[in-house]
Amino acid sequence: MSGPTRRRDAGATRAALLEAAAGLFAEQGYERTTVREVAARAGVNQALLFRYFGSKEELFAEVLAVQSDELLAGPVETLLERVLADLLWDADADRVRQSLRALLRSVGHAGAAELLRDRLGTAYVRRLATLSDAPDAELRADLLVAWLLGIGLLRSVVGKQPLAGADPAEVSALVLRTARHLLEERPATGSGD
Amino acid sequence: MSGPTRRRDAGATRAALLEAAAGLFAEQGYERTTVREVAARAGVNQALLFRYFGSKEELFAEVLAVQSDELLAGPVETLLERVLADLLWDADADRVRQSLRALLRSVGHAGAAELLRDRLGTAYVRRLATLSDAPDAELRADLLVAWLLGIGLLRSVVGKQPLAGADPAEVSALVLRTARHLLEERPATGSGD
DNA sequence: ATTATCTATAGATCTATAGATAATGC
DNA sequence: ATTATCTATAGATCTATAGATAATGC
Repeated sequence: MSGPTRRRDAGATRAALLEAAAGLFAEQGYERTTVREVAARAGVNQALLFRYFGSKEELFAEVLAVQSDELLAGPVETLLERVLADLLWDADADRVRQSLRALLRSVGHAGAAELLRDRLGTAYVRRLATLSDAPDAELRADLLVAWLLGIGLLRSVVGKQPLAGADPAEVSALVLRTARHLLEERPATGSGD
Repeated sequence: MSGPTRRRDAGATRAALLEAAAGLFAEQGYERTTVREVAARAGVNQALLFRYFGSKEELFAEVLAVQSDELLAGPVETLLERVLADLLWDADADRVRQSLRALLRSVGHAGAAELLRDRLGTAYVRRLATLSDAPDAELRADLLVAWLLGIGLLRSVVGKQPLAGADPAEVSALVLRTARHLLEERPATGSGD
């Protein structure tokens, strides 16, 4: 529909492959997606995928590299709210959301787990931990990230009802109230400095 | 080590395949595990896998079918505590825990998602929802199951620190306090019948 | 001339099956 | 005789590459 005679354009071809890959990885995960499928959806020859990305694994890494730096850049007080919005208002063609879903869907794969462990997860946890005064603030932030991960999986990948069909605003409010409690609550015995 | 000359025993062969499969699916997920690997670990010929299970997919389904009915059978008041214990005290050779990790690791795969959506998840949510008086009790229970799912993933599959190395008792206590709040808390405006 | 694109295929899988072999139970 | 086990292989993938072709820029 876009253009019957595509001009020769390395940049455009690369971008088309990246977009097709983001969509397919989000829909099927890393393992089930084949390089031929990606090339077919991008409308380019399959050999070009290797020319521009080297391997399927590197293509995957590049898809996931679309990090949501925008979200992290905003004020930390509303970070959780913004992440939840991204998670609950369902994924359209938006690249950031697609890469998030690709991450969720492929979380069993080594590359996705590594990203979550060493980069993305850590970045969010650092920020979220500043919202808590507890000595185990980082642990609480980890638990919060785990919750976001689980919500995204159960809602978008698994499709569990009633969560999958629930009103995003309602879910968001409920999670935010509980999250505040998780971050701020202190156990009964208040000893020590 | 167990026996150099294995007797011909269909039941034992089936069981060996099932156990090997549970271990490998837990370690690598569904897609990355090959039927030859399973047969090799079980110490049996690869053709027998198909004789006794029909296909790799059916073998996977049977591994996941090891449901933790024991957990569900106990009192609902301590259900969450028991699930957390299973999740946090790390998985040994225990079959139930292995099947849980296989489920987590393969959650992107259709079979695992279906089980979680239609059977396992639903069973736990029904029970957990009885702990809440809120009109959206099932939604809250879904959110709780999402949290457990996320904790298991981030801890056991992703290996995120500090969560992965945290004291299970401490994590369990923190999650339980927050979960109680999630289930029992009501929004400020208390209108309606 | 440069380089984006395509053809053809290597080489390594992987699931699954048909049919042969051999250990058991009667 | 029955059936658990094994051999051999079909048939269908899948990732990746070498080298040919053809569209662009100078």
